[in-house]
Amino acid sequence: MTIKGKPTSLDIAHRAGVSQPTVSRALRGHPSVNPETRDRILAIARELNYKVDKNASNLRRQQSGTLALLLFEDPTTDQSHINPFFLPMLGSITRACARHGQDLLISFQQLSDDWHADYGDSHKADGLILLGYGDYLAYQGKLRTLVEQGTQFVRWGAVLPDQPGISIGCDNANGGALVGEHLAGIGCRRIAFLGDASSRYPEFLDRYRGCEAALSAHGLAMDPRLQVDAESAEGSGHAAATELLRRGHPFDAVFAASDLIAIGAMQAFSAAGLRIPDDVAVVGFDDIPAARMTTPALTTVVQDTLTAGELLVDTLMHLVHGEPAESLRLPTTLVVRDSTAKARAG
Amino acid sequence: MTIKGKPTSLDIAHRAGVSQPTVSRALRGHPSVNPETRDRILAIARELNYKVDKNASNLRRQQSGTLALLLFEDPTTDQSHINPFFLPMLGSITRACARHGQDLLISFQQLSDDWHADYGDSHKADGLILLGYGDYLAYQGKLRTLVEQGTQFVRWGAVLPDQPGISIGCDNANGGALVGEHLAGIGCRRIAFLGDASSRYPEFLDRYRGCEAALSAHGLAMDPRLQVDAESAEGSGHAAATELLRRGHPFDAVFAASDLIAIGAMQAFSAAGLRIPDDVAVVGFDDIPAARMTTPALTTVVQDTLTAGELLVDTLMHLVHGEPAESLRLPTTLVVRDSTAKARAG
DNA sequence: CTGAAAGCGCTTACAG
DNA sequence: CTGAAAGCGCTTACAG
Repeated sequence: MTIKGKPTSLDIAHRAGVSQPTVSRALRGHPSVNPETRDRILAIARELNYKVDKNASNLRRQQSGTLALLLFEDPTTDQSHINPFFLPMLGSITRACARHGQDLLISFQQLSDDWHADYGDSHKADGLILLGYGDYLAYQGKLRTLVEQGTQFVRWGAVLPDQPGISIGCDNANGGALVGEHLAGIGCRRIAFLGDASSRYPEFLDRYRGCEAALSAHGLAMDPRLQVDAESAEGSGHAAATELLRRGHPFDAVFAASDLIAIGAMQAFSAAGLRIPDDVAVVGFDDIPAARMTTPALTTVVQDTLTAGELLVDTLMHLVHGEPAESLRLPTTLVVRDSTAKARAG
Repeated sequence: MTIKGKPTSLDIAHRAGVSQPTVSRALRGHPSVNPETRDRILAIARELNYKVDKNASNLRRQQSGTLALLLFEDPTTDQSHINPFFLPMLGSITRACARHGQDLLISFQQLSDDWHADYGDSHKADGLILLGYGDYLAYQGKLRTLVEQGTQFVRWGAVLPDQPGISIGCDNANGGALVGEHLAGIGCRRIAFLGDASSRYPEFLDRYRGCEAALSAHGLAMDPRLQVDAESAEGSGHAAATELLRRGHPFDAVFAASDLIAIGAMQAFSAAGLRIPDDVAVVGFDDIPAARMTTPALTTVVQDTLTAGELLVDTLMHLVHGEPAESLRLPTTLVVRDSTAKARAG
């Protein structure tokens, strides 16, 4: 009996009176092992609290049994301000990994870091899940490198034509359309957009265009003078709203590209003496927990983060196993709260 | 030249015209390697984009270079409602791990799961970080098992005498005292406590006792009839506040054991027609982002989650390296907002 | 300063 | 159904 250290398959083999490979087979449920032998081995393994050494197993099998989650932090915020939107997704990703028998490595990264060549090459992970906002143009090049290296990955974000790799995202255009419909329906006519609606932020751009399309069905249009760039952060939303006010063009509603932007904007509007929703209706995107807490509570677009997490992992596992997989858009829904509770005029 | 597959140290050795062990030494910066040889090897490694195979390295060195973070979910909430309090801590933990050259495995667990015997034994992680609330009495037994197994771990939570293992926590008693001081100072006399102030929730108990001690210095006392059990969740806070109102004993302030409890309670009070802070002052604990968003904004106790994350990792690394380490309490501060903005009467 | 040798604990053909 | 053998890619004494 080995006194010190973890038991190995050889320890079990000695006790069971079989060879070490037989122990390995029994433990992995190989069908060729005699049922009685197998039961004896399993009993001993349980008794010794034996666990297969992952490093040895992975080395031999040339795989890791591990996925890596890379969460990109907004480089503009110095503190660790991960968008709370990702928290439930994180939960469903970890659960999905457990279901697939995969371990999950996690790492917070700056988009500028040299993250793209690390996990795959060192055999630490079989596949990558990429989460987080950031300038897509900067992102894209690294995604291409990943594809060239043969690294398996899935990304949360906009589903775009000709994009490198596979991504899962919500149907941003439809989400934007829901917002446009709603705002037009309550009689809003001049709708401002707070968010960088360019190809640097394809998700925001899709939301913008979706809203635009819905408005045009009502004979309305987005006014470029009412669009102010913003990244997904409260401070950025506050600044954008302030800029919008400074411009002096009239508006009766604001579609913020994310809840964090909306929250910052609401603070700026309140400070400026504007009443929400009477002077300006406000809509966000994401339905983070704080959206319920604001005064008034924020109307916003809900993304199914729980399904999203599962889908990210399921899709990545397909890729890892060499099976076909494709990008996917998840449906969105609008949740109407008091920030757009105007008397219906349209 | 190997066409397919990742390059190995042997590939580099061939190209550099040295033996494979020399490559290994050069890569790890072993001082005995000739500087010119080393530079040549490093250049080739970079060129081939070589990364040490973690599985092989870990197997040989009998360690993993990995820490595991176990986040306990509240079993009472069916969804993935991780307390947002832990998000910034998660960020600082991942950064601290990166600084120590450790990978971080993450897993969301039920306290009831059989988590305690998995990571160490399978060599997946050298040490464990345990986060999350839960019934300490149930927890304690598993911690003891961990200690018996020789598993290295640190826990975020109350620092208790005779506890199994090491924990890092905030100074809950002092945090409670700050609340007691403040409430007494603004003239509150009957202070309710929402939270399970028992040895099942030692953090809450410490907060309760700290508040009690501060009050007694003002000739005041906590009234057991004004204490209602609650776990750290909005729904639980709402229910506790409702129960408090049902009891019918007068109170002029509520100390909620966490912000989530406070937020739920505020909703219940507002629904019941109570004005905050005029009819009842409310204080929380944690300073989650939503605490700023409530109306009125919530006075609460700030824990230094960023330092906490670093300390958890630093302490665990000491343990992993066989160095001495000890439990630690971090200072707390009170941030006063409008939920206690009464005209000063005391 | 460098190389030959051993071995970490598994898994997987290959025989029998 | 089972065992002997090889080998995954490293690191680390041990010689020289």
